[in-house]
Amino acid sequence: MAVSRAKLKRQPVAADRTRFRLLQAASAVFADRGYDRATVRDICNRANVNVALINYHFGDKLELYTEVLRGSVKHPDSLQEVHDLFAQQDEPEVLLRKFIRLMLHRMIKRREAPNLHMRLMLHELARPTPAIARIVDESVKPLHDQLCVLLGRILDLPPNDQRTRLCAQSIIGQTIHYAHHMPVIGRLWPELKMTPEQQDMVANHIADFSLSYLKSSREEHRGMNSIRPGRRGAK
Amino acid sequence: MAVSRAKLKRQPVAADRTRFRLLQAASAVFADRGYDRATVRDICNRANVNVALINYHFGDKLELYTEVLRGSVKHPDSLQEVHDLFAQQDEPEVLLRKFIRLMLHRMIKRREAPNLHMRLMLHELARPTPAIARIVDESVKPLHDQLCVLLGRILDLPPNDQRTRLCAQSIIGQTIHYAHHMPVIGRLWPELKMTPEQQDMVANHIADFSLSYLKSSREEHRGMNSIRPGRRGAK
DNA sequence: CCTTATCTTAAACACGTGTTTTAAACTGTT
DNA sequence: AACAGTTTAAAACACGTGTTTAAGATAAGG
Repeated sequence: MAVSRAKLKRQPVAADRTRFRLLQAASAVFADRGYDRATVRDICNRANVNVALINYHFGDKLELYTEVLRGSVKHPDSLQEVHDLFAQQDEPEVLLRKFIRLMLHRMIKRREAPNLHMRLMLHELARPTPAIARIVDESVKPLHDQLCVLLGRILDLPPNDQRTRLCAQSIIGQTIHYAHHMPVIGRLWPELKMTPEQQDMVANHIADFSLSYLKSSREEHRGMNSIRPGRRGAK
Repeated sequence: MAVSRAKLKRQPVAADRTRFRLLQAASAVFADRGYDRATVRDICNRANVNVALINYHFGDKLELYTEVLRGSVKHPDSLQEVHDLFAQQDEPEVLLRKFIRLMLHRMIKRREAPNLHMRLMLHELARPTPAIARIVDESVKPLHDQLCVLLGRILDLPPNDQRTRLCAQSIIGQTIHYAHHMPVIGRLWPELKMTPEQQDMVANHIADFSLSYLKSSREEHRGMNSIRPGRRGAK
């Protein structure tokens, strides 16, 4: 088998090694600094590799970046946990609270290793590159749609209802706010150091804040629409 | 009178003109592109002025920028309306709704003229420069503090209570989300074109979404604390 | 061993950026 | 009108960026 692989891809034994190291280094640097602030020399130094090799192996910086994203989307590390979460059988309200908590944690702890995909995503949201379409379609949208399904269940509305979508944006907005504007928040509120306990506290607040509307809105809506509300989808 | 002015400031008659034009052009370009993406040549072209004059009149690009901010903070155009709003005597709930509506409108209509200060602020939040401290202390914090006072009145809590602050962040987060991530939101929800009507619709949603928690939290809090709640501060 | 294709290296290139230089033009004063 | 101080203009500079070049190193096949 090793022979047949060697036949299929003749040359790559050594080249694959540097390709791999470049991808690895590039992931780290792009996740850390974002596309525009990352430099090819940064990446090559970290990979212990000559500057010309990015262009030799990938064509140019942007293709290296999209290659990193492609790999990141295929193995979306921390994002996988989020999808796993939705597979659980908890009550929707409990699930939403867990979701908010997990997203907040993953967004805040920037420095740790396994958040590559999340950090790349956050940079894309803040400063979109030509790859924004892929990121949204393949990473953000699935997340968003699952959140809408969940909210639809709580609200007793279709996932694509206007009100459902607005609630999704409210929750996403509150959460992402802490990821993008922590320097400013910290200046407005110096006591907030975002220790793990404070992260939980914030996550619980966002959940409480949001569930208040979600629950009352459902009751109001059910009361108006029919006398025996029943479950949506049980036709 | 023209003579006395000429005596007080001897030389500046011509120089002031280009200084002024530079500040004006720089305001527009910085507001449009943010500090790092704005180029001195962009600014000078727009001012019809030689590239060297920025360094002659202001020292360097950063000092020109802080000068723009200084002027922007002194005459914070659109931000003034927000402060005026707080001076009104409406019920807190009504005031909050108006506040959210106004902030959202000012943040969204980026292209129009009188939003200089707001646009500069938004760029600072997204990509802080060394001037972030000034911006937060002199523009964001006053706004934030007034919002906390307002929320404190609704919640029947002190403005610096943890819960009050969390609510402020929830509202700011929801609102700013539409300013910073409209390209992404538009891709997730293509029907949302942010026409004036849709802006109002979103603003009202954010108000409803937030007031639901604020009101229920107040009642719960009042019920727990004392039998005759009364007004806070009337000791 | 020699040839060939592949990979790597050091250096240079092209370009955009903020900044500085140098001399010319302008302005007000005597 | 002549001078000194100030302002402007054109060009060049310094530097960081992504990219390319041309030659050398490495491995594989005949």
